[in-house]
Amino acid sequence: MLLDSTLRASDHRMTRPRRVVWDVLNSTSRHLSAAEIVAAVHELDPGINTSSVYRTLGLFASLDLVRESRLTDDASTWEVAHPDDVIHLVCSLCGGTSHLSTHAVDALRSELGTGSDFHAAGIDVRVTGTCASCAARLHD
Amino acid sequence: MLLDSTLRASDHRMTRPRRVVWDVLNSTSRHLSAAEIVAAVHELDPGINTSSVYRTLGLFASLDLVRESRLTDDASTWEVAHPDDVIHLVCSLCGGTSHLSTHAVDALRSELGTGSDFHAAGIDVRVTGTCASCAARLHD
DNA sequence: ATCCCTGCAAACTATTTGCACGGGA
DNA sequence: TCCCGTGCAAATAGTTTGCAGGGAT
Repeated sequence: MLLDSTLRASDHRMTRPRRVVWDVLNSTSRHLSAAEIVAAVHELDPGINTSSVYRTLGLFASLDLVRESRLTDDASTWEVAHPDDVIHLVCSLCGGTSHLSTHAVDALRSELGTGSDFHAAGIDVRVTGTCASCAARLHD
Repeated sequence: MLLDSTLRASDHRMTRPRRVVWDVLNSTSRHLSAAEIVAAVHELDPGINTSSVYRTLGLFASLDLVRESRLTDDASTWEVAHPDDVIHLVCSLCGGTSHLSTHAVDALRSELGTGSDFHAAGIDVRVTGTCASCAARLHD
């Protein structure tokens, strides 16, 4: 629905690749790599081409439907756009990513607002470290 | 000097590529892409190979001498490691990057410390937006 | 009927790796 | 002397692009 209306509003057509990629992205709250998205897309429709997935992700990003992150040294990951500022917690052991909202981001935003040197649009916080389950595993 | 002692301490040899890459990185406070580093290195010594530059950057990063950032959609950028947490301000118009330290990062760090779900090691903040000079140019 | 979007394949860019030689300790 | 680090060239991974036909509006 959101997809349909957003596409219409921006003079884009609703097509099968776009529908399927959208469904895949909305089927999880995880960050997905392009390769994972392609795999999941192929499970639903093996006929959809990899380059269409990339083009679709690019389009969705330009429409602010999804958000691209380069959290690790590897490939980009994608997730359905989250309206609020969000902190990414990236575990260096398992590679898992989770979200966190704190008012530290709001605090930062207002600190930035006081200076006139830079107009902030988006704030992206990545915290690297170890998640609880990996930490627990280390203690065994 | 820092380079020399750090290499020694970690059982690595001081070589020409390492010296030259180090000099290049220390000749600026900007973020440099691998390509820029290679170009600057070649100006000092055209015989140094690109792969040696990559290997050197990887080594320096593992020794915490330099810091790799993936601030844009393009290639990684590198800078001499900064001891404190730092916020990157990335202008989406000119691509320029500047630094900023605020206590918002400290605030975030303590907020994270209160929860036990995640142990934070590094905090990386990227703010996208428009820098003062690009904003000024837009008003002409 | 129009022309946007797609599948396909090839191109491209940034980065990594295998190997044999040479220089630093 | 020993073997780590290098230059070289080829390989790799992720992503992008040109093109001609098919489908959405």
